[in-house]
Amino acid sequence: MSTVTITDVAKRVGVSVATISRYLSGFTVRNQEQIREAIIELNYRPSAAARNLKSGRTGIIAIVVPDITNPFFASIVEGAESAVGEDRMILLVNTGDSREREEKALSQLFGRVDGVIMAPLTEDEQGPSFFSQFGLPIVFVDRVTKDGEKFSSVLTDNAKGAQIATDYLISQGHRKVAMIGGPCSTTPGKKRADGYRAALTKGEITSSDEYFIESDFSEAGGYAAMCQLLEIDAPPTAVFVANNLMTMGALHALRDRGVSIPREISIIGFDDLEFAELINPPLTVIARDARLQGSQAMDLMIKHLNNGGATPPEHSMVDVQLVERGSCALPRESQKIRSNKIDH
Amino acid sequence: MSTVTITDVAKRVGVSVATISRYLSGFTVRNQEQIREAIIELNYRPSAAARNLKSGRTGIIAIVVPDITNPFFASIVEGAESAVGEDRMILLVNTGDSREREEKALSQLFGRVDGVIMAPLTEDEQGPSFFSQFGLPIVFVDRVTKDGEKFSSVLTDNAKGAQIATDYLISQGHRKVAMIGGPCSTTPGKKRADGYRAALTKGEITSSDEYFIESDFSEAGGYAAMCQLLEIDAPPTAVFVANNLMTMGALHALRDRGVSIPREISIIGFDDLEFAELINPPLTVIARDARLQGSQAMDLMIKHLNNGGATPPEHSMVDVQLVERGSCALPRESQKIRSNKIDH
DNA sequence: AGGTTATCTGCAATCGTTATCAGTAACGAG
DNA sequence: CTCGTTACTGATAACGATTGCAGATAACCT
Repeated sequence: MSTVTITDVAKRVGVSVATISRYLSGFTVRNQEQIREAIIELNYRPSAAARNLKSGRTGIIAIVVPDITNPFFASIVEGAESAVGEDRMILLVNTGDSREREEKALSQLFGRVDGVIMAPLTEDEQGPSFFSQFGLPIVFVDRVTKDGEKFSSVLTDNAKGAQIATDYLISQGHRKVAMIGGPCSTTPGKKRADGYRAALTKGEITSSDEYFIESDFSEAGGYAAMCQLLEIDAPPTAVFVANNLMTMGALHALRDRGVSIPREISIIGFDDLEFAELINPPLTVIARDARLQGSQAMDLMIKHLNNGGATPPEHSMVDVQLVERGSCALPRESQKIRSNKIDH
Repeated sequence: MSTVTITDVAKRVGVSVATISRYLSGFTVRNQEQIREAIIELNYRPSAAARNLKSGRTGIIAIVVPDITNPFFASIVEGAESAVGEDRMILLVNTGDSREREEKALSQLFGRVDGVIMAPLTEDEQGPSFFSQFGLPIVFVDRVTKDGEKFSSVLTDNAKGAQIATDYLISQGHRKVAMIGGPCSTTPGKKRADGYRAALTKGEITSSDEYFIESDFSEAGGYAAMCQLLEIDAPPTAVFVANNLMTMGALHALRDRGVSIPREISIIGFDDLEFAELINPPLTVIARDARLQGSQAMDLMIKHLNNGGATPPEHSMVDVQLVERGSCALPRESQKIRSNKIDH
């Protein structure tokens, strides 16, 4: 009923509270056995709040993501969870893509957690140095902010991934290669657009502005973007979609319009999906290890914390890789030309 | 640098700490304006730890799930997050289906959080009344433990859902209806098996034991179970798969073996999947609102907390519904018979 | 035996906040 | 002029643990 404190245990055993405290901290004290028993009998649990107050640390690490239902972020969280260790726990904040919630949550976090692992919403945060003056260790994952170099980060090689994807489409003979991108205010949004453009330049393709659509990383956004692409006079023969949710939206759009993949249009996504093999045709994607990103971020944080916050920022980069399945093929024109040749 | 406390603010303004405290609690005090300014200038943030120590509450609610990468639990968490309100936060614990981690986490939670929303691993927990003596408000979601009636819960009508699914298959003419179930030590695992059996009985089908496989709610488990079903001498013509992950595994297995859905076998899953419409054929499922379950659980918890923990346990049930898509059809035999008739 | 460690002990201060309590000033009513 | 009411204020004691300090005990050596 009433909360049992360290004093109760001390009284029970007949020693001072200091002794109990020391026992709990692992020192060797005299009546170890009786103390252990008393703790169990009384069902004593040290008060986390009191400990925090004295020690200044909470044993909790926050992880802030825009959307936990996005499998990519769920995997990041899981990876972080797996690396958190025995004596720490994770506080999850889901900002729901709302800047307001992100800001509020961050201010609430202060004093409650020892550090923050976060995927910020956008690169240009409120103040010039909002995070710098935040006063808590931060590790950025997947995305950084403007002054992100000051903090550790675990990113993916977004530009490389986008370039590989676009190269791949071009190498199959596509010239009308479109991209459905994320917000260019975010790290992945910007870098993936860069990679796409670099590949086009390398392939000596003068890209039409119509072929690049800046969307919002959401399924609805992907749907709308794909619809928009299909209405262009000379619609693209291949599309690189810059994240998993938008890919799902794009696939829905194509399905609704009865457009056949890859016969009429080739699709390559960024981020693997668990069901990528199950859809028809199986989806070709740029994949990376989100779980690894999460665990690396946590490792960095723990290292920093254990060093008393005296480590310089470290930047880690997770590799990407092309997973060829069945959603990309020769462009329709080439197919026609070929069949024409055969006909003759 | 150094932490700024309420005392610093008090000194700055020239009032006592009590006044600052009152200001922070929303009382009207004399030098409101100067206090506000001082707080901003000094960048003062009240210490959560000290507050916890005094008030005994943390403003944090834990949510404990077996696997955050399971979209169902991700949605539950998101739902809970959405209902948590301004002045509270969520602490996420991912037990990774490990009883050990669940137990350890729970004990660590004490004193750190005001309440726990949880989906327990199994119904038969360690002690006879482990949760009863836990000392923290609990709301069970999706699953309960043995002494679950003592706590609030938000469940789905698992038996009904399973029965609808099985009825549906039977109504299409299937007699050899198998089920890939979850562990019967869990609430959903048991109830869904009950519903399946009830439907068979109602349909006057004597079920073969071979047709019911108790698996583990994992994708690998679903894969293995489906393989096992396919190797039976008289393989089922229809399978009800009791959760989303196992459904994915089962679909993978069928794909790998080249079994065609629904021509050779009909499949119905429990829990909708975001990509259910994208696969070929689109997957027929029993759907329910996981997000709603999460938010209801949070509502129950907050209600309980705001009433000073004096509310009796409430039990809420979220409805299920059949979503017909394309993965179920007449059994193969019927198809053959029909075509035979036509031939004659 | 006397001295020197080594080891353990209890006391009490401390962490930052809130709740209690007694107190003061202003004001109007009688 | 006194009294009661209203509306605030400051000092101080908690909340439950940790830790520096000084004292106590035992062990060990010469």
